[in-house]
Amino acid sequence: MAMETTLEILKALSDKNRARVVAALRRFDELCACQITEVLQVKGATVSRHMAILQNAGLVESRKDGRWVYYKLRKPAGSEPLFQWLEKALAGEEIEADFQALEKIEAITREDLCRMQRGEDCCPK
Amino acid sequence: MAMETTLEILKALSDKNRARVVAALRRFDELCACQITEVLQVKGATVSRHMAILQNAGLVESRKDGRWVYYKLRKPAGSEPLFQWLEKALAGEEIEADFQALEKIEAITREDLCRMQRGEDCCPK
DNA sequence: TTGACAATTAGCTAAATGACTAACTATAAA
DNA sequence: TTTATAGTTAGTCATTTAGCTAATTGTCAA
Repeated sequence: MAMETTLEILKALSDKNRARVVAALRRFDELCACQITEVLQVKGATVSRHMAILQNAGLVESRKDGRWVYYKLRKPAGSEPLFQWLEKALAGEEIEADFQALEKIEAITREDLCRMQRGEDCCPK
Repeated sequence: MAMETTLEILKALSDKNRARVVAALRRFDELCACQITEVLQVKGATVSRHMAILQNAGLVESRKDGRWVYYKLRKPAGSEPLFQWLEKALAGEEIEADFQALEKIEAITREDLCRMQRGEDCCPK
């Protein structure tokens, strides 16, 4: 692997929000943009940019399904040791809180989640 | 390990010059500041700042010997997988060139190297 | 004890980065 | 076919970062 590729991977992982996404995708396999927006508590545009950086680094792949986009991990060859270290190294209260938040988020349908995100505080809370 | 610590490690490694230093220290065990200055071809003050960042991340330790400071790797618990991945992932022409440069640098005494660095183009070239 | 000097620290500048809002694209529903 | 909407892209701003030079610190040698 070229040095630049490696540095791109390290840069991609060295942002807190992106690291949280990677940890989340390791646990939850596949998440849509709106779910990630909900965990990170940042604007959709920000999530979009973070996901683009992870994709450019080759760490994530996306799949479009209607209006939704789903993301999952895509481990470059030989990167498993890195991910295993990362998982252990990131483990802690903060990641655990993300996981718990995601449990709740997964219990909601995409439709209701998106409704909530645009401020219609009806349905499930 | 706390998330912040992990992110500090990733940030420390995601700079090209710092990654080169880590690769060099994995191969050459111990290097002094002036030798690192010579490989990276940046000012001593810059090397000093990079080494401080690596030390704060817990990746490097230093030893003072008279006017010289020597650095070596200091692997945090459980980080061996990370270093092994990193070594493979960084391998390539650029790192190889650094290694060759370091072979030559190691063949020179510290005194002559420092003399060269302050512009006295006498002695070995 | 004074001068030389390797390394660090302080202060500066230019470039990179992450967040936001607003504009745009595409898909689905009315 | 018009409207609503999930996600992306463009543009702005504040913060961080890597490099430099200059000043400081600590150690050795005259």
